[in-house]
Amino acid sequence: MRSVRVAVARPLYQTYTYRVPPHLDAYVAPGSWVRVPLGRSQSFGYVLGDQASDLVLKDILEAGLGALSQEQLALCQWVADYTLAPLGEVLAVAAPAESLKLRRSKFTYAPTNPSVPELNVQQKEAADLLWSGSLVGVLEGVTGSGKTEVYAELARRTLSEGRSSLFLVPQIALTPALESRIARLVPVPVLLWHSGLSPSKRFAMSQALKNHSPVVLLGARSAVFAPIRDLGLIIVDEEHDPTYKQEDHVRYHARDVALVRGRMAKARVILGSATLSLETKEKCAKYQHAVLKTRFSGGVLPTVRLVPASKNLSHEAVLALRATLARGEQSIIFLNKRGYASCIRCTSCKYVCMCPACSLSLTAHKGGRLMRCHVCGYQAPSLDMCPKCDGILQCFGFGTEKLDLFIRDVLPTARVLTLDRDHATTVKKLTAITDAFAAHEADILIGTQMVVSGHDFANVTLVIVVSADALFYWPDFRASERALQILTQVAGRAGRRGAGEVLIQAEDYHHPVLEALFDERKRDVFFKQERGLRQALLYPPFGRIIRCRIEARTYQEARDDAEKILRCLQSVAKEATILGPSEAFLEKKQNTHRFDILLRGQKLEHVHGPALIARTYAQEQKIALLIDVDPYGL
DNA sequence: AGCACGCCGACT
DNA sequence: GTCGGCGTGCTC
Repeated sequence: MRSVRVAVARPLYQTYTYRVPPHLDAYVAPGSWVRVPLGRSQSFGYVLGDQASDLVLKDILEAGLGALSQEQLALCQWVADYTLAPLGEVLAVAAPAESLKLRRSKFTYAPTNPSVPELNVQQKEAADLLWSGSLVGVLEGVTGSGKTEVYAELARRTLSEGRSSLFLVPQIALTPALESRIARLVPVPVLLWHSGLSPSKRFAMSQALKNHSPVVLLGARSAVFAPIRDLGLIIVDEEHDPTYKQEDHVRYHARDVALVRGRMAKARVILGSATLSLETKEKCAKYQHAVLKTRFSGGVLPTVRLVPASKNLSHEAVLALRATLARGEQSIIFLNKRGYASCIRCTSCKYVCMCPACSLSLTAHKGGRLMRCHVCGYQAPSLDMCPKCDGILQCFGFGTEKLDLFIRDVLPTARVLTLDRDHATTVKKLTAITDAFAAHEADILIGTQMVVSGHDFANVTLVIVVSADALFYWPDFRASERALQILTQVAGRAGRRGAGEVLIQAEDYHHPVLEALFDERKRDVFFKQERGLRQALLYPPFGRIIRCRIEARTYQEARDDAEKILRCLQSVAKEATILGPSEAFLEKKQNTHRFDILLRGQKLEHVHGPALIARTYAQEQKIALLIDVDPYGL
């Protein structure tokens, strides 16, 4: 009887062989999905190909053709090899079980009629440049320069060749307006692909993608695996955005997967951003590189002004808000801390209320009556007095909630909205807030990271950054680069149709990031220095890093396990440098203690090999080891 | 990851 | 006596 090799959707680093019962013979081929017995239970899996075996084999229970195309299989194999994740789990990202079962599908698919706007000269030149030559291109365009129109032009050209386009954005929920914006620019329906899709919708859409062509698909990072036939173009918008990196399970970077998929499908890949990552900057020389220097709809880049840091809003900031309000214009205040106050501290012994499950201080909410952990979600009513010395507890620091109260106090006539994870709990609520602000139903929008990118509020002429310093001191070699990206993006929300002003409160006036923000020449210096630093330290894109994270229930156990992994790595890593073990950034997270060991090398194979051996060793020793190739947040 | 087995403590 | 805590072993 025929037998096949199956990758099961479980964290198992091997494939299994199953018999194909005669009645399923027609349904089993490479790329089929299967339901198979595994141990004492069953599992979902994917057929890789025929495989002979001497073992006593179990039978496949159920099967269906075409869960994955040849191209998807090859792409997932690459991702599994690169990220050191189990193949079956990667395949489950590309073709989740829920999307494969046959359902009654209702899916309307009708061509639309776009009224294509005329591109301006620089957009036309960019599109022409990106369309010619090498299949990989970089579109560098200042905020509001109209990159979307260039993307749409490339999508139209791709469609005229009869091929589909894939449009990746960092977070689909944050860009609800983008779909209709693109829909107006391309002559086919824009399909939305995201994790919130119901199984039946997802199935229907998969069918549409497999059967019809061409389309434009818009989605977040996992859409890079979508079953698109005849893919001719992949756009990675805001390519610098760290949300493209999946931080759990299969730790892939959608931008890197997009480049590989493009190569496999002979599709054009365009990386676009106003603030290119250093990784992409470095590759610009060998890609097509187009630049959009001026704003699209008559806007000029805003003037930026530094003001001294203040506990909350400086006098200058309040004056600027008042003036903007008086002119009937809108303001955005960026404060990267939600809740009321950042911590609750004893006034006499300085004890800080901590999360019982994480090594993190609790954030005050609800006017200080509630304390909440932003990592695990633990919450409790605030204590009345210090548990250590019975002293008086006091809120410290400034969150969006307290800022809202402050503004209501100093600008009583201003209408204020807040956009953070506490207010925008669902896509509906988020859209309600952004729509209301866009319709000028409020004068001031207080926001965290969520306001940073994508939004186009025409009437905003003032942007205030409450604390630039808060962005500088993250324990990550990308922290400076990231700070400059955030500040540039946030500043880009101002004056999209006319003049605008950005007011940045900072303590460290001469921080290189701030100098780079103001002065194009100093920006070049900044990037040269960052580049030099990474080159010297062998950080990406000049070297390769793998993070080995060891987890255990107690501190001591995590430490001991890390020591064992260290010894294992020392015995095998000949051409890599080993750093650590050291406590992870959040040493304790949800009652799990974590230690990190970094592998650093010139080439991928220098770090891949040792990591692979450590993975096997950890499995034997029953050590919980999480491997992250090209990690973020070091 | 699931799931069952097996070995210890505290309950009707 | 046994219910159930979670350590451990295995999955064609």
